[in-house]
Amino acid sequence: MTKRATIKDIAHELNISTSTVSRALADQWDVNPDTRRAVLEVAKRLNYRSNPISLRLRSRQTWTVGVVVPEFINSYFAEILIGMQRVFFPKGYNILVAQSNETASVEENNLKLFENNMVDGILISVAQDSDNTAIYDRLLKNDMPLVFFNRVPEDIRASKVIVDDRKWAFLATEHLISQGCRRIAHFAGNGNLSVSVERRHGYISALKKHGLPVDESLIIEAGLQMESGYIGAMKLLQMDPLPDGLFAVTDPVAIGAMKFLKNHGIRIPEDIAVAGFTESPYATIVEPPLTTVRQPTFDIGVTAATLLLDQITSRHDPDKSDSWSGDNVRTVTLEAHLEVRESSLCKNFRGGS
Amino acid sequence: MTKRATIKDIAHELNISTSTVSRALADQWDVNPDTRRAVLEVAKRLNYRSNPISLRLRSRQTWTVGVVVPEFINSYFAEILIGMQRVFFPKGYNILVAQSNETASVEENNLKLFENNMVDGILISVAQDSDNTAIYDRLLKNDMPLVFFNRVPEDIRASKVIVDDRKWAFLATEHLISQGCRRIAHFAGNGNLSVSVERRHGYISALKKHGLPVDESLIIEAGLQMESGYIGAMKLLQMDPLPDGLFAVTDPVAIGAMKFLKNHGIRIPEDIAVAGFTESPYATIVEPPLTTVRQPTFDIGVTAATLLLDQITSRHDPDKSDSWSGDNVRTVTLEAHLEVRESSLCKNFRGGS
DNA sequence: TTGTAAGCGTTATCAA
DNA sequence: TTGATAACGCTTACAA
Repeated sequence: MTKRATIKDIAHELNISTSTVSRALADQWDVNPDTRRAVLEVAKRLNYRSNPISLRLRSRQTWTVGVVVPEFINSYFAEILIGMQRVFFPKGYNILVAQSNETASVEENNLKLFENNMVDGILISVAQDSDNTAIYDRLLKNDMPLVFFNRVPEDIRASKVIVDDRKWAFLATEHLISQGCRRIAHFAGNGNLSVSVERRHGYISALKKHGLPVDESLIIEAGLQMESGYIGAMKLLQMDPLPDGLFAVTDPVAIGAMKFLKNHGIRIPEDIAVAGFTESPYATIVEPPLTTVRQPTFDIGVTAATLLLDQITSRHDPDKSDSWSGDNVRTVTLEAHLEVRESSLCKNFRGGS
Repeated sequence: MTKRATIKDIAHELNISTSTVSRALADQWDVNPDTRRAVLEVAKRLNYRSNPISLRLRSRQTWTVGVVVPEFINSYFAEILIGMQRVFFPKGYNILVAQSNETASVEENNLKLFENNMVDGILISVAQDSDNTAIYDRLLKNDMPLVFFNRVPEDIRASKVIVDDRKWAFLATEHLISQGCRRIAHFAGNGNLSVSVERRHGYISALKKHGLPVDESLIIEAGLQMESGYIGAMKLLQMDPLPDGLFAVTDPVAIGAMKFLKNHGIRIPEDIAVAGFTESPYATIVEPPLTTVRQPTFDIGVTAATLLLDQITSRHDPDKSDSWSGDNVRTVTLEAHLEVRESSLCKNFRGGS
């Protein structure tokens, strides 16, 4: 067998018209039960499956959504993608994934790629150095269903799925304070990024609440990946006295810092207690295990996908002709969890030892 | 703007036929330069981009390939995927990714999904407990371009991209021997999987070559992930005397074992030297850093993608009508590298300390 | 209940 | 050099 059966083949075999076959297959009301039976039987025998491409051409939908992530090496976004797949696959949607590599121009290209492919909607977590606001605006203006997740732009009126970065950064910092830390450094991410800004805010609020001075020299702005942690830790080491706590914007940054500090004889948590953000599999593997904020990655994916699906379907819904009604614009904030581990447990608070 | 421009719009605006527009856009030989210029100009003004769906319908290609991976949380397959993207995206192909979760039935569903979507080709790394040989056979018989990578079935005549698992397992084991290990345990993966079988062979060959006894009780068959390492390590601990070396089928297994052993006061590498397989970011993060075989993940992706692309294009090539000519069936073996780190360096061989 | 025909956006064939 | 027409596979008015 080389060619896949079409409705024509079925029609031909039964000497009926393709429309009848189509109706029978679609299980419509107005087709003779006998005809339907015959059609179904031939269809089965010929192993007929409808051609998705022709369906898409007709329906003027591609049944494809695009997802832009900064990267997917670090499992965080990979887990989110799995959540998205769980929503889209059963509905017959395909997912196209592109990585921005934290770069605005690549992100822009990805978005263009999706536009050219006529995806039915886009999910995006924005790149670190991105200011593609104008592009997001254009997409929205052109009625492209669009949902941001995790890394969201401040000033765009679109659906977003986030965790309360500020709150959880606050709690993580407060936890360090509760462990006796008084001079807590912060490795902040890139300044423009929502998560960086919010987490920095949370850190500062916690210090203030507990009457600790906010020392700008303790805030080191680097990036989000492990190398940034190394670099930050180098600067940390030169400080005198050494800070007694560190809250890092992400786990990789925290882990990079730990690595460097340990190599230079600094003990964790005895000399400096460390907390990160965003649970990664690494967090339990490093030594000591890393205190961190665990995010519901899978749920983030599911939620973002569901929001997008709502937008896509309501767009084809006759009631919803007014694209600027904006009823679909929602921001969903998901819960997270502070996972306390040894890296932040100061010795006088420790259990057995 | 709500609707995207079509060639009809351009044709209408210029009072010419759609065929002329099509030709002008396709940059064909037989169109008046003036006409072409006019068409191009209007196309630009209208921001015309061809409709990929209609192109696919006509060309009877979906310009989409499917990739089945066991998982993509562990960055190994994520890196391979990036390599594949690098090949396919510039050629205008989209990639659909599905995870089998190491399960044969899920893998089967993924494959069916791809078939129904009429992908132009499939790349697959088979699931741990998979015996979907019959399905692979059917796909091949139906002329579906198909390339296996990393985890390949033994008895299928299809293109494959691998590393020489046996050789590198041999070298890793030999390295442990060179470090003075004499009783080396092996955590083997699942019995059916090519990588497991090959790596076990390599391990055994190394022992034999160096005159060490092959003790079946030292070969513990578990899985490929971290939990398997835990479980294996439990069994290890009960052995008396404790083995002095461990070669694990994958890094996660090695890392799981290290974690357990360290928790139970076993020193690495002093008490037991450890080597893994397949470089993962974890390997440098654990303590001590893990000796492992580094695979060229990106290249695996690129190579597999290129092989598949060859098959796809040669299929549409008139010279190549005979599908069973099999000239396209190739097995590419890529080089790897033994990354020696502290986890396997026995104390008498160590440098500074 | 079924068939005819038009259309989704393109391109290829053939005539003009 | 250009235009009509058919075709890719399917659905859906509309007509019968």
